Amino acid sequence: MHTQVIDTLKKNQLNITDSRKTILQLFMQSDGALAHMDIENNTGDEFDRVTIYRTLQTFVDKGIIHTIPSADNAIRYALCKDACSEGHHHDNHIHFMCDHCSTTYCLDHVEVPALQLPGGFMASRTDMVVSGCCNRCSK
Amino acid sequence: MHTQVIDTLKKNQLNITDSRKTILQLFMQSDGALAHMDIENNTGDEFDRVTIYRTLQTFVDKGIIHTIPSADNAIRYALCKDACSEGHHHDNHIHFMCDHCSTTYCLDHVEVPALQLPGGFMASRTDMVVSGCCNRCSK
DNA sequence: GCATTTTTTGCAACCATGTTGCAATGTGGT
DNA sequence: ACCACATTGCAACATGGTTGCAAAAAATGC
Repeated sequence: MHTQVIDTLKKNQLNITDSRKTILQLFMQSDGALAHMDIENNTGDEFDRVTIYRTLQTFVDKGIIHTIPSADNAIRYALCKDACSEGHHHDNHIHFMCDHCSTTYCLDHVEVPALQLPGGFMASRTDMVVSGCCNRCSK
Repeated sequence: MHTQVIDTLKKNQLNITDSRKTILQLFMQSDGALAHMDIENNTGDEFDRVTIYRTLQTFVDKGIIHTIPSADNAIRYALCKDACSEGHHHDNHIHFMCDHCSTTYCLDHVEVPALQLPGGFMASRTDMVVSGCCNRCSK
């Protein structure tokens, strides 16, 4: 598991630093998406707030994680699939945010349906966020 | 046009105040969605920042406007269709945000496709935001 | 029209999220 | 071990949004 973290960083030509190792590991251990706060809570005061923001931004730039918009005004991040690379995301799956436990899931197997947009509109990115009750909370 | 503002406020059992009249009129004149900033810019310092936030919240609660999530960390608002009422939104249309001019459109005629969610997941709300180049900017 | 009750506003203060500049420190390559 | 460069931490700032409370403005009753 630990080697996978190093591998991913090297594959993306990133220097190996404590914060990148720790934060990337957090993503690999988590099944859902993480907001900045989740990371800060999980690392204590090991890293500065700013370092976390910059590390997340670096990962997004490299295509390691992608952002998930939300109505509650806090950007969440989740690991990209292998198909993503620098400057080119392929995260056309939908996201699910649970109203009860606030966990955000990437529903990798639910494809975003194709849309017929009005004339003149050209889509470059589609975000689909479904909220409701997740499979753990509905039991 | 002005009577329509008053009508809408009365229909929702809201007192008629300057801020509500002015802000609601702004929405009716605008074709796209408005963020808090847009409203503040359009009203100068006629109203306090807090008043605008509270007026927007009131309108959302009454089902007059609905929120649009976005990745840039600023909630946008747009007029609801007639079908919306207090505590019960029917805004299952798609939103389009232009990368160039930042205008946010409600594409009322593009329905959100039905989804097949994994077992145990129950959707209560679906937000679909497409970004790209709008029909004005693509000319 | 005036007094009373209820709503709404404005102000100040606060919190959360995110960014920028710069000096100090750590990392990779030789 | 050294050097060049990348990264971190700190302070400060910017924006988006909320809360408590007193003052002002509506609606209500008379």
